[in-house]
Amino acid sequence: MTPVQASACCRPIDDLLDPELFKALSDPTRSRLLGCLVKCGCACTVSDVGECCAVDLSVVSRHLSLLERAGVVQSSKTGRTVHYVVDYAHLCRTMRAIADAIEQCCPAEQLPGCARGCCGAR
Amino acid sequence: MTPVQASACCRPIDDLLDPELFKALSDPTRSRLLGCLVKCGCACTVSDVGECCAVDLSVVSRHLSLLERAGVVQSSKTGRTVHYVVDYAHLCRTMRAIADAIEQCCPAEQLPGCARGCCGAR
DNA sequence: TGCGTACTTGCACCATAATGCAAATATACT
DNA sequence: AGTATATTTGCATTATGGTGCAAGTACGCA
Repeated sequence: MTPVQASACCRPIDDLLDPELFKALSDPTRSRLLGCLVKCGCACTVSDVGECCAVDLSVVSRHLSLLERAGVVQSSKTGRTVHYVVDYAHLCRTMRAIADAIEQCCPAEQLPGCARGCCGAR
Repeated sequence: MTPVQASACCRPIDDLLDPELFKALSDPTRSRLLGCLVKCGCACTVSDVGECCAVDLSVVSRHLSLLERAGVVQSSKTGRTVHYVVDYAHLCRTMRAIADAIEQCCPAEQLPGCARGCCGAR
């Protein structure tokens, strides 16, 4: 593998393994809120989503806005209510991109002795 | 959508949105260590992986064992050295499974008025 | 048996983040 | 204008987690 090839196949990894996205999904309460939102399959208000968790509404509000900053959900305000929707397309695209990048960077068979040294890692 | 269909398409979501996995990927140092391991493309010792980060070796050790508990990497001990490898297959499978589950649970078009009520979630 | 290497664990410290309550903001309704 | 509802923000508290150092363990080697 030439340096050019290596750089082409491995560069995306660092961008895709974005800690911010995973951090957004790493909290149990947020995970539950997101699951609720996913299963609902439509735009839900903050209060609606809050019903699936035994936490204060202010906590729900903060979690949802954090999920939005991470690009997992989108919000739209109509009047005094805020509706949240899962950004399905973005989420699916990202998950698949990670899988693709890892596969492209790392073939199924392990090379012996770290002979590859892709991207100058190591 | 019948309850049976809903339950079939949505049940996997809760399991797949496992906070433990995402927590493992949510720390910048761990992300970097994993990226290093991915790009290396072969089994690396703890010391080797540690060279890509300016943290104490004990920190590297802890991070790698955490990644292993999360199912992201696998370790094998030979003598006094421990080799870590990325569990590419598992990682890719999980990422794609999440994308698949979300897509199956939630069609591209939003249903109006929360008429769906999939899985009893609001 | 003694020493060096590879890694792990205990511990203390510090930073970050989750939470609930109360207050503030924004908007609708009368 | 005044009141009720939906959400957000400030603040204090608490919990969680990352880090380094030092000590401990496990193993290889002479």
